[in-house]
Amino acid sequence: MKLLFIHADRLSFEARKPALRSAPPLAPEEAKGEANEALVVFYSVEAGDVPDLPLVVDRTLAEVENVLGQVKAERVVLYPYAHLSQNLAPPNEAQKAGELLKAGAPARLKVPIVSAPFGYYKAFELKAKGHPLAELSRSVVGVASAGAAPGVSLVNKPSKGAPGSAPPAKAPPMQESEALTREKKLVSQWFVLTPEAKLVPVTEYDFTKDPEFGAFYRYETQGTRQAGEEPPHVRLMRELELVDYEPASDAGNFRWYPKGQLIKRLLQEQCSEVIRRAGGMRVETPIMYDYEHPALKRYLDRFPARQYVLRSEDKDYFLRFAACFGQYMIFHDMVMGRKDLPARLYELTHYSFRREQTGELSGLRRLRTFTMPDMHTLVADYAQAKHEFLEQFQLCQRWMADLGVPYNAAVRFVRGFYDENPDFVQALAKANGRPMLVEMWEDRFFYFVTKMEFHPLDTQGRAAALSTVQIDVENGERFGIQYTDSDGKRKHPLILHASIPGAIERNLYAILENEAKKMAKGQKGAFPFWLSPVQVRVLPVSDPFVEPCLKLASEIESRTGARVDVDDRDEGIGRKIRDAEREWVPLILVYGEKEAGGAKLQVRVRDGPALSLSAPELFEEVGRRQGDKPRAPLGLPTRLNLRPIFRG
RNA sequence: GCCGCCAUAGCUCAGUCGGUAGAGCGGCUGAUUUGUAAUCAGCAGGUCGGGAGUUCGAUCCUCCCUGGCGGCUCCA
Repeated sequence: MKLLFIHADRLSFEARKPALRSAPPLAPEEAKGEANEALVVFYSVEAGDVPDLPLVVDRTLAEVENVLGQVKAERVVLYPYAHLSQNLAPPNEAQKAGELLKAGAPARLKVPIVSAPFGYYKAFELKAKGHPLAELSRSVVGVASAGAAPGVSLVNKPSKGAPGSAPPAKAPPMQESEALTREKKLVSQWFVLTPEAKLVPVTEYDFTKDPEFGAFYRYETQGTRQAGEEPPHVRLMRELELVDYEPASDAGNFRWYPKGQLIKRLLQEQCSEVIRRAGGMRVETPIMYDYEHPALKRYLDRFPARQYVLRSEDKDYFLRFAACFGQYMIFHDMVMGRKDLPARLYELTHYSFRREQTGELSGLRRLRTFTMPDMHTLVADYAQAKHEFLEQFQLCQRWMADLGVPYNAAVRFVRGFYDENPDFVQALAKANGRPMLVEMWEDRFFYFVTKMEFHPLDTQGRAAALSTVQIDVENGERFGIQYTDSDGKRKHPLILHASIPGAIERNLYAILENEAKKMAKGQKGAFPFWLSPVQVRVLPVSDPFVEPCLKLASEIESRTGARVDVDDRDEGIGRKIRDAEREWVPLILVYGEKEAGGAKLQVRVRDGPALSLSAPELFEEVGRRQGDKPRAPLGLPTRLNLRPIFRG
């Protein structure tokens, strides 16, 4: 059986005249038909199907069911279409198959079924949707003709450009990998893993105890139902002069103003420091790679991402979507023994590139160009992999705490790995300390056997992965990475993939969305102190105090390393306070005659009551808030009066 | 990538039933020297996102493009 699926906005057909002498006569209502929001299934019954007709029909319905589950069409049209095969079954057999399909479809598919008549020349009009699943073809065979691998096989990738739709896109080569299509067929089961390592099917879990967790589960499995608005972080990122769109670039490529760039840099430095302390060896690898490199070609087929393509002379390169490949190439050439493992390579990839579909891009949540701290850890065996995984899991937990953003944890398992490693599952459940969403795959479709993610929920109940750690069982061998074990034999290591923070830009998205949630509840938005672009602002009450304020600012700066500025504009104090609050400055000092005369400093504290502090007490307070986090200068004029505005 | 909506001053937006435009904020100048969320006045800012079409005439109507948002799809 050959199948062609079209997810259609609209289909109408009309039988014109019989194509076969055996064609059954048609009632007028059978001759014409139309359907909106339909999954149109064109089918050709083939000679090889005849011995196993019921089985082939059953498998066909399974395929239709599978595709229907993914595209969520409202009805199915069964459309006999002989032109899909060179090797057709005899018409009477094909007709029989059609009857069987029609008979079995309603119960199996649970949506209205429309059937086009068999054995007639038909005129039809079709408007196909353009999403990647809208057009698929499949081939289904029975036992007799299947040989060693019976069942369903995927024949080709979704095609671009359909009858009646726009002309084919200028698709760069390999835009859609085999892994992408593969992923679309993936079926999984969902559970909750309790801190006591009990695995509860989601259908039996009481999500009412934890609404955030329930919202996360619903989002992961069903997507959001809420009427969406522009995500609030977009307004905030612009109002706070952090990040903005850049219309002169491609979609999903942003400009970063000084304050935003500072936050980004601090996140990067903190991440790199965390990883350095954890033993990561920092490297740098190229951002573009040769499509034709043999190792790479195979790898691309396993990685579900769309790439930017760069044409140079007569060669095509793609821009990296992660640091994996570059680090594998380094690992490949390294000389390692058992004692050298775990071996960790780390790169802060600014940038990684993924040509996400335009409709998927949304503010800082999903970009086409992003900064991804990427660490790969070679380990000798599963014992080491599990130990290292748990260590990195804890690094992720600490990262999220530093960010101050709540999250939900998800972990994905291949069934075999889950069953064979109860110790690991238990340790992970305990380390997480809260219920954790589990996706269980019966078979391994990807390169990893397990993978964890931390997902903050945004204002609209959408989840986005930040931290992630994975155990890769495939690429050590694929890339010929080897170490010499203590028995003198050369072996392929397992590889852990980790991004402790996830994409840096997405961290800012998570912070801003979380603050927007707070603001909606009437609380003040704020950055963690270490990420505040301006940490302390000094407000002179009037002109004569500008000089002493500048002096105080530079003293705070030299004593604490904090970023301090002075609002020396010709404005009233009320206005200066208002502006400082609107910029989320955590500590605001008003400085006038009293302070100049030696009185204690009046400190307006964003997240608490005002303080009255001496200068040394202030230094201590600032130092306490800063902790051991990275410091960096603001990189803007200290005096607000001399500071340009990047966005009105 | 598909469907829908949107694009007017640096920003947020109003407006023109088709006759080339306004406000607030911000900026500049001047006055003001201020004690915990907006000091006052004056001035300067616009090919009404880009291209094509219809029209005597298009910011307004139509089509295409670009960018944004929402939904779908997607999301190691």
